[in-house]
Amino acid sequence: MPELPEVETIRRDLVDGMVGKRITTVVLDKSKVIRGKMKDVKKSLTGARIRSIDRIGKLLMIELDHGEHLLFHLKMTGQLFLHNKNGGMTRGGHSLSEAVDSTLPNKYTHAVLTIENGAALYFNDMRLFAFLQIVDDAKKSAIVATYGIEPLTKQFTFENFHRVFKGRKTSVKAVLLNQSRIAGIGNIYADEICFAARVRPQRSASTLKKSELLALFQATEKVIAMAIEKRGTTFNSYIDGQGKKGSYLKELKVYGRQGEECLCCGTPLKKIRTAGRGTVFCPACQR
DNA sequence: CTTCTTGTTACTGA
DNA sequence: ATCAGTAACAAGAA
Repeated sequence: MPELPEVETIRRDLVDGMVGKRITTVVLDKSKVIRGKMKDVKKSLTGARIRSIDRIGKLLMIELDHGEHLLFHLKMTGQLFLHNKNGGMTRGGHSLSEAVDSTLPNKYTHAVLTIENGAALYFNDMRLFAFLQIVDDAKKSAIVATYGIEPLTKQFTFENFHRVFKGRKTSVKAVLLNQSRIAGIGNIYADEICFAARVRPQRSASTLKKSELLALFQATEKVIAMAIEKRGTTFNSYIDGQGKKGSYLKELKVYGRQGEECLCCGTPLKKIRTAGRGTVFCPACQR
């Protein structure tokens, strides 16, 4: 499940090989992951030069030199994978055989963009929830405006974090997952952040003391920074822009560990359903 | 076979 | 009007 750290890892991988380059050829399939008319998407992309690659929350935004933007949302199982014409990785010297999926395109490949340096960007998705879309500048700004505070920007202050939780009766977890309040957190990191802050995810946001809110704020920064450093969490299908797994899986303290002992106190971790999602926490450490 | 998995949104009800 | 909870989407794993 690509969340902020995973999409940011991919973004950085793509920046290396794509910014300033021209898209030479575009191959699309007819699946619903390609939003809009295939002809229009092709026309917009073919020959366009990539000006920059940005991200808001889990949305990747590629700015093209004619003013339009190519958006990618990977949802649960989407993958973006850039490899060069020699079949190797874009950097790091890893051979293709070390990649999670070494045969591309495969049956889940829905788009291939060839870049002028010979590299090719593969857009894969097993479940067809992901999408690719071309938007103009106004539409892009409107979409960005729907997102809440972004953890990797200077707007991510304790004051703004506090404002997002203040007076809210819903659960802490629901606030963390709400993209219009805080951008980029998904189910894995929501549980990890709550554990790091020693706060129960099902607590009503309005009952948090200031000290607990501060712990949650600091845990959010810390968990996300460490997850980016480890190039994300590969639990199921996530791979980075080089086709490799992220190593934050080894750092997970609660997600997927229900029934196992808490690494802090040894109490068996509990699993409940909160905000419509599976939620794992330590009943002793988290209050 | 059933159940579970998740990011987002449409829908429902308060 | 606002807010919160939930079903639905898809496809695979267990």
